[in-house]
Amino acid sequence: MSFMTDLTPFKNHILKKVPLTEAELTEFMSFFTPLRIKKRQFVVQPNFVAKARNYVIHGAFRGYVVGNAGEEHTIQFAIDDWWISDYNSYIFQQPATMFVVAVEDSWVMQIEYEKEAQLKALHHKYETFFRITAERSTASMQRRLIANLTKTAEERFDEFEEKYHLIAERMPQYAIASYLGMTSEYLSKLRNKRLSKKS
Amino acid sequence: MSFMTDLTPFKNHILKKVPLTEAELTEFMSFFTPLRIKKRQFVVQPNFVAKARNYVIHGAFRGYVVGNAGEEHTIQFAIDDWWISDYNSYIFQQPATMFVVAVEDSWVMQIEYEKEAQLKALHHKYETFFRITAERSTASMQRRLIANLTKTAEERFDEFEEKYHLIAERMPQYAIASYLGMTSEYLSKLRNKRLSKKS
DNA sequence: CGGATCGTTGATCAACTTCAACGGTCGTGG
DNA sequence: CCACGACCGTTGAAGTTGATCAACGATCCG
Repeated sequence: MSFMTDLTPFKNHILKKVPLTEAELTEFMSFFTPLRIKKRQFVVQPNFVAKARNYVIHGAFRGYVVGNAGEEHTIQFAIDDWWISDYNSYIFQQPATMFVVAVEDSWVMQIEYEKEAQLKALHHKYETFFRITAERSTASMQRRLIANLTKTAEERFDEFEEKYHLIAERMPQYAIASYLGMTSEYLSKLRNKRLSKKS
Repeated sequence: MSFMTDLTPFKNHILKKVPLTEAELTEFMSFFTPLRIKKRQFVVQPNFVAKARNYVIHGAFRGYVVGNAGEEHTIQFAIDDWWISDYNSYIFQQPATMFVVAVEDSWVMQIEYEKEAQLKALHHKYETFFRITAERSTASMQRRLIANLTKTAEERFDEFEEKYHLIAERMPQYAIASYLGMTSEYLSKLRNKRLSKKS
């Protein structure tokens, strides 16, 4: 059983961002709840406030919004060692617009908004951890925004396969297509074109 | 002269996020340099590290990247009371991909990376300020990403005019078009269609 | 006054979508 | 354990959104 919730990756994830003593690390982690999420289970749903932020120990998640015509648009993926939630909902504690669903049976470390607030207040270094987390997520969103604005569907697809093949392998194609802002039919055609080129 | 660098909006901006005493506020602000930036002057350029983050006292800025074919893609706007920089460059202190240019003669409060690091270390509350800033900018990027993925060019245009008409009034149309991910010709046609509809 | 810059307009074009149909696979209930 | 249905990826034909190209007029600024 213990191998399913091996917390060393989580510890390393924290220590990479901010140097904590053993005691501090223990205290920090005590604010999180390890949680098993089964495939197809939702951790965030539209119109409900995202009460928690989730660090994926292992497993896979997908965050998406549903458009007027019922189409899904993937906003975030998360696999082992990534965070996921509806940040706009979580940060402002307002109703979510996103679904976040487990794509595989997963384990997460979950922290609730109130707990996180306490944690941030408790120690300057704990606050620093969340500051760094937020800064990096701003930077990565900026990179994605730039990619979406400057590249064609085909270029985005190539870039994604190259950078995130670990994710590509674990997610359905329609999810990747909607993440890249195209239909799954078109992605399928691109992929096919690619295969024939790769002599 | 003093009216040109009236700092009360900046003070309020800080106090809205984190409660500081008069003395703390003074200390906090002492890490910033008020700077006059003339129209068409650049504060960030590709291949140079974005050394600073800029709070706009008054004026207007535009951040954009240049694509392979020479097209400009606007990533950020900033007018009075907004922050601007190339965050991916600034946060990681790596070469920028963006230009950030003054669209009007402007005044900014500028803080350099090293100074900001000192400030964050100096006091828990100062760190909190930057944490909140980063969190909100993550949330707003998420909202923009969702808008780009879920809405048509026309819907994005409508939404922009409604939410950011203050910006729309001060920026050239081609900048807005590229922010919304369309050509300026197409934006012009949308705008025209709109005028004839508004019986 | 003259040149550069910006927005506009129309004609043509390409990227990507939509719709429809099909085959494979997976998981679930009988 | 089999059979059925749901879901997923694929393929092709036709349709649309938005891009490209080119030309023009207005405005601003030096």
